[in-house]
Amino acid sequence: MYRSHNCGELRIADVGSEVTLSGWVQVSRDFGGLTFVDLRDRYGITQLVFNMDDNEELCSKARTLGREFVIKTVGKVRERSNKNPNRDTGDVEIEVSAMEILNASKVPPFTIEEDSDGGDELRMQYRYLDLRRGPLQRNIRFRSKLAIETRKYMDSQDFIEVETPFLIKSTPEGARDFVVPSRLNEGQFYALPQSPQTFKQILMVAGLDKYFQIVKCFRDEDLRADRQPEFTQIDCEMSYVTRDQILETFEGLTVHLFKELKGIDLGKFPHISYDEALERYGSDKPDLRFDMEFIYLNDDMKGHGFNIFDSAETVVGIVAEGTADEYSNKQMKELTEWVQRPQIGAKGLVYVKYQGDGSIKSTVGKFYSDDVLKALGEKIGAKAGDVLFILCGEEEKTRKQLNELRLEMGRRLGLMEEGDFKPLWVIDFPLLEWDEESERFHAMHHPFTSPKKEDVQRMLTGDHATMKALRADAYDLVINGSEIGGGSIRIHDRALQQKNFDLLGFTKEEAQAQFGFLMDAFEYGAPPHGGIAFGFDRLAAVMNGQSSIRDFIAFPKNNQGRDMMIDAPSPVDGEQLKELGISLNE
RNA sequence: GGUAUUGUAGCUCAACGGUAGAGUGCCCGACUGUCUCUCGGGAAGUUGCGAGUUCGAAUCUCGUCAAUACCGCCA
Repeated sequence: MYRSHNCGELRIADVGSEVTLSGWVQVSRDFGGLTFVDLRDRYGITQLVFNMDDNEELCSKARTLGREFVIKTVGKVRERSNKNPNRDTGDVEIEVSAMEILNASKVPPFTIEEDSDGGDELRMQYRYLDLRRGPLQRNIRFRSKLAIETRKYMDSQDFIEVETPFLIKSTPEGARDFVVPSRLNEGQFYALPQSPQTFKQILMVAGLDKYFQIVKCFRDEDLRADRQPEFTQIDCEMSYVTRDQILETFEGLTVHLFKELKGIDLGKFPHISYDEALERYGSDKPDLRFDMEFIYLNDDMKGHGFNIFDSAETVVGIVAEGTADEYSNKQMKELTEWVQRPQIGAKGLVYVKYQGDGSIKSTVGKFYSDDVLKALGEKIGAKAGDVLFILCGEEEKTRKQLNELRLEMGRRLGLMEEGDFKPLWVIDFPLLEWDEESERFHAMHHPFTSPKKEDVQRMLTGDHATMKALRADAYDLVINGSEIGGGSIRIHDRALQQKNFDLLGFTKEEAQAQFGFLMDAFEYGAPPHGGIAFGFDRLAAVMNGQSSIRDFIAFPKNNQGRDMMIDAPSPVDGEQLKELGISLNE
């Protein structure tokens, strides 16, 4: 037997009992005649004591232990004379009577502690050591519980979990596919699914009514802190539902998960239309943890001889509270340079400081009298000590830029509080997006998304401008400015689906070759249906206030899509290529 | 594909164009109540790689490789 107890469970009530513990040596403290060893496993840390007076041979052996040695010990639990209140097991220690070294360890390249001294690259390479650390253990455990609670809830709502295939067909729309050569069908390729989209719709045609799956998806695109080439989704589809029923169901899931895992009651989620989100926050995934809503200033700022504003399509600002006296000219200059970075791309930043002493300082004071600016301040509710930041230019771009500034000010002013969660539904997305470069429409969500009922007729008959204005029954769940999931009511009618493919630039033949099976299925009594998918990794990260999903994935890829531990991808054997009928370009 | 930052001891970092250092870890020794043990000693470096400028380069220039963040991309 390796253990009677784990390293996290012994308490004062266990004093006197004989126990067997196994685990890793976290650290040892050697006093010559007395040696302490902290023994660690997934559950916690328990202190072992070895004493020269009691057992010289054993104590000498304990002094040879190095970090991360795996040992088994037998001993008696006793109360400590000096207790450690920082540790659950801190009231007791083990007076060891026997010890066996199960496996020695090389000195690890970084410390295996709460805050490791290792860099990202090193930690990825030795992922098995990094995963021994408390924070990673807690993240992976959190993820496990998140999956279990998801299944519990979906089961309680009568959903059926169905596995869909990973070896499917490549399609040119959307993200790049990971491609897998077929040996039995030389010259042909499978693709790994970007999502189980078409299969879950087929399951609706098949009458499963409510489907879900916690499933890996694959996209061969560039990575980010919150984007991995393989990631996990909570994927769902329902039949005979309206949009609001879907939102209700998955609001229920989200509320359940936050309650069970965080003990937080999220309350009712607000609904904001896509148009409104862009107008008020300049983003289709606004962070509602703080206000700082956009204030449109065309009427107030134009016509005062300031040409830059006068010639701009949109003049729009935000009020940052309590920054007027705090922000020096130097900081204002720094902030201006920040918005002028190529990633943001604003031409400049205009500010109006409503200073604490009642005076006003502005970069455009030449064009606007203090009275005008004071009246403006009153109108928009700027108090003494606040700063009005203004950007101007073409509306869509300016909104995006101001969104970046709003988020940055939120960060700088500490308005994104840890443990604060602000969910919302963004609804009524456009159906189509015009791509200037390729001069064609793209599906905003995906090509199976249905236009809103009232837009169906216009879609079948309308002109270009009408098409641009079509709304879809598509929706996103956003929490703290992070897109957690999205979905839509789908098309379940062959003709409408065909029309949508037409609009997206598919020829009839292409549409038939790629999605014929789905449209064929629609002709055999496809029920109205819709669904949603949540980014599982991202949800786990956001629920823990983190922006990177990597530490919630046991074995993530680095920026270049490499697994640093197994060193993949890698070349394959020439024989393997030959068998697949593949030759490489030099 | 682009922009930015970074690359120095096992690890985290410092070093004005002029002898490469600190903390921590590691090794040896001392120590009977530590839990960030303490004390003494020691080992440890092709400054990512390659050129160039210079009397002299970790430092400046160019190239290259790698990591990270962001933009493009992600239906």
